[in-house]
Amino acid sequence: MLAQDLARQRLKALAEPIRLQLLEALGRGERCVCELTEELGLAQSKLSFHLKVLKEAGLLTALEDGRWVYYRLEPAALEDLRAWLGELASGCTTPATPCC
Amino acid sequence: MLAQDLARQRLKALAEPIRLQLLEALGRGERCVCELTEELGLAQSKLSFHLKVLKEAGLLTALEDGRWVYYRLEPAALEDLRAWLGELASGCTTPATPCC
DNA sequence: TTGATGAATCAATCTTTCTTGATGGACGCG
DNA sequence: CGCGTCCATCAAGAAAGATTGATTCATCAA
Repeated sequence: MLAQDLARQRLKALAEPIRLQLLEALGRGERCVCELTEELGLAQSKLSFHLKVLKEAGLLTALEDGRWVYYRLEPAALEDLRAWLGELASGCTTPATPCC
Repeated sequence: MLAQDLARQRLKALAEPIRLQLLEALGRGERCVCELTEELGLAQSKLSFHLKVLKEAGLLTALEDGRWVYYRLEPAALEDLRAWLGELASGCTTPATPCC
């Protein structure tokens, strides 16, 4: 099972509009940074920052090809997160309990 | 389908150690705030803050009973989020593409 | 070798989120 | 009533995260 810290890191990485856009763009196929800056209209430095966050969360991998760096999605990471959420939910039986 | 903003709000709400602990505690059953402060050893004000975040994300609901307020989990909210993640992942076909 | 381009990193700043302690409202008990 | 308890909210400060512009490094082309 996904460690809780890693799951949290992924949740946090996803909880950001720009990074979600990035995932969606990369979901349509691998891309290099220069394409992404155009596609999303972002400053290169800002983009690099968010790509790093996603990469460190394991949601993306980078492929260097000469001068270019291609980023691609790691769909398994999303699936792991989904599975982890499922575990979390299944622990939630919510029986009524007395109090105080 | 879950709106993206709401999904993001839930992701952000979950991406926090204390709030995750809260979910787990409430997964073991409905509880009032005073129980939670004891169970997690948190200041009441801090707890209130995080409960509010979770409630606003739709992950919890509050039931007031006289002087006490009981919080309970909304398992459907977790399920919705899981489904949303599934959609996100399914959009990710990741074909190779030429570049630049 | 020189110059240009793609990308990462850094420092400074700004913004958002968390924490803490104090205050205030609602409820119920004596 | 008047007081104590449960909880939410608020204001101020701390911490974490995001943005910006500048710099650096590597690569490729001329």
